[in-house]
Amino acid sequence: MNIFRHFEEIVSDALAGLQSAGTLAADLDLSRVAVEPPRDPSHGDISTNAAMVLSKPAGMKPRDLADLISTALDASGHFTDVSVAGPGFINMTVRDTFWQTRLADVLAARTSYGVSEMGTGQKVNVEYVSANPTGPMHVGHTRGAVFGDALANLLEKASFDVCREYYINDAGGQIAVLADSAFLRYREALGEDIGSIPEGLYPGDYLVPVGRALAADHGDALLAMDETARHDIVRSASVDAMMDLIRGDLDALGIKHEVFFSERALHQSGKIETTLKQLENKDLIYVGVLEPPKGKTPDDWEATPQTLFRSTNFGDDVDRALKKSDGNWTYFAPDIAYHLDKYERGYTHLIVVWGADHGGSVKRMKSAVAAVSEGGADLDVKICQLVRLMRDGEPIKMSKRSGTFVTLRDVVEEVGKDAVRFMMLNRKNDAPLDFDFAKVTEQSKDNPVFYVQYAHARIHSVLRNAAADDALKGVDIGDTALAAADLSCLRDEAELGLIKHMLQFPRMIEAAAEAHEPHRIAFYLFELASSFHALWNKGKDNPALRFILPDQRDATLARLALIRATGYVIASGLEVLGVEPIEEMR
RNA sequence: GGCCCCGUAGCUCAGUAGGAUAGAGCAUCAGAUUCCUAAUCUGAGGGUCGGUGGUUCGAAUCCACCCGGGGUCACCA
Repeated sequence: MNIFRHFEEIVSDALAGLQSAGTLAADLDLSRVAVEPPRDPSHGDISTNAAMVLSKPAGMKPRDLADLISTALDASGHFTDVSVAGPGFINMTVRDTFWQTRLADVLAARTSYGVSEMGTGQKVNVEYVSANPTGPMHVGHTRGAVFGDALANLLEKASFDVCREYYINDAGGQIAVLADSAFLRYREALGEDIGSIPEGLYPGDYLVPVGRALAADHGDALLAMDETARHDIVRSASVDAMMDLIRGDLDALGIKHEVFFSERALHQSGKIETTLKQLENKDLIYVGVLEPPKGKTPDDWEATPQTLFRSTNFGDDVDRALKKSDGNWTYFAPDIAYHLDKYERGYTHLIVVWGADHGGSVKRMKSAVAAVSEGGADLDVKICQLVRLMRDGEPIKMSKRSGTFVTLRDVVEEVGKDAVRFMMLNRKNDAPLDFDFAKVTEQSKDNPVFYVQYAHARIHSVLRNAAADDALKGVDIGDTALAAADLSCLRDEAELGLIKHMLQFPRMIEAAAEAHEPHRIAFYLFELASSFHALWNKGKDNPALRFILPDQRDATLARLALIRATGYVIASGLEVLGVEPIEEMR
């Protein structure tokens, strides 16, 4: 599917020929040989750095080696031109027919164009969102949610076996606060005047229905109940209710996790103890006293002995505490057990998506995964930087107190799922992002969401017009018929350029999946849309380049094939981003 | 003070398993509409890739040290 693989084979065949002829050593390391499209299209269609990379081990000057390789490539008969340029690049040109007929591949694959075998079904676990279930999701969670989901889509397109996972932090102190807050709402539901919500509890209205439901289910029975038993009931009901809220929020963004993993269940299973026992057996746990942080010592610092994990053995800066001073586990201890559990479920590639404020935990988590899997699993922590909400260029100030708090739902309802998703992916994950409500809904080139969707809609507009055109009455313009059209009609530079551009898509998928960087797809789609819009306008200047030519059926069918294929590539890319490819904009 | 991220055109940003003359959008200037959606397109100007060294055929990309911005720093998840 990735046509550059095809050319890689041709190049490696040529190199193998030189090896068997004795010109090149048989044990040459070919891993650095790249076969890529050159940056400048005037250099040709394909380029390789083989001569420069191999010149030293071959003991030859790059240009001399390039001449040899280039002769072999020329003899392969695949190219209309092979030339050596610059310091030793070998540039190859393929005949137009090659490119034209590749359109049939796209038309056959449709929106599955770009699917790569790269992942070979390897299991990848992507953990994202994992927001504490203490309320609805706020806008700060949005970027990580969209990023993780798009990354999962991307890896699926690259043939990884992906699990989307959510870690429910339902065991910590914040959950106790949630339960207390819900209990207050329960008393309120029973008719008690609870006054204003005390400091330290969650004041949000979203707990009112939780209180009512508890009252409906239990009457006033909870009031007389033993505190531990009551707390269990209230906590469990509250967490369930909050997770329902969160699932609803995620659903509005088009996100569905396959696994929701409960931290509380982890505590109850005894898995934490067994995991740490394993580490203890490897002498990776000890009781010791940490040095206070250099430069800035907290006021309440005490040099007390703690149960520590030897994360410094795995590259961390200091060893990390596993138990709090009250004897409970720190968040880190269950997290270690959780990651072991992922590994034991067969996931050797682990990805977690965190907010920027958790950047300090990356090394310890990687250390833990290395220790617990004995190097069998790799962990990639993707850090999403903050999003600055803007309105007409002015930052929106948020605070929970003043009620100017923006939820994820607010954003989705104002600008729509597609716009939110695309904009969140239109920046590298580790760079801060401005999100301007005005810009995101604007219908102009300023707004990449619109620009890409508009290209797709234009394509469908042409297809609708073609279907309704008298000159094409009774003519089959289905995908199979278009694939069989005389594609050699596509001779204009802009047409060939568009074809070559869309054929890069499988390469983009592989590169983006390899790097765990879905934003590359967003940028690619913007550029592909740009190629299409340019061709469209060329037809305005030169009517001979219009897509529908009533008196030239062959050329029309070829051009419909071209734009139909473009539409599939755009749709395939949008599928990765989780954005709808709309067919009409009015 | 330690660690992590960032620093590329006036602005917002792409571009890293090292590749040829560093790219887009916005903004500025000059153009294109009897025609499939001008919601678009074409062209121009604009750069010591934060700095200095190093590695090599070749560095925005890798290494070291600085400068500037942000995040984080036992027991909060």
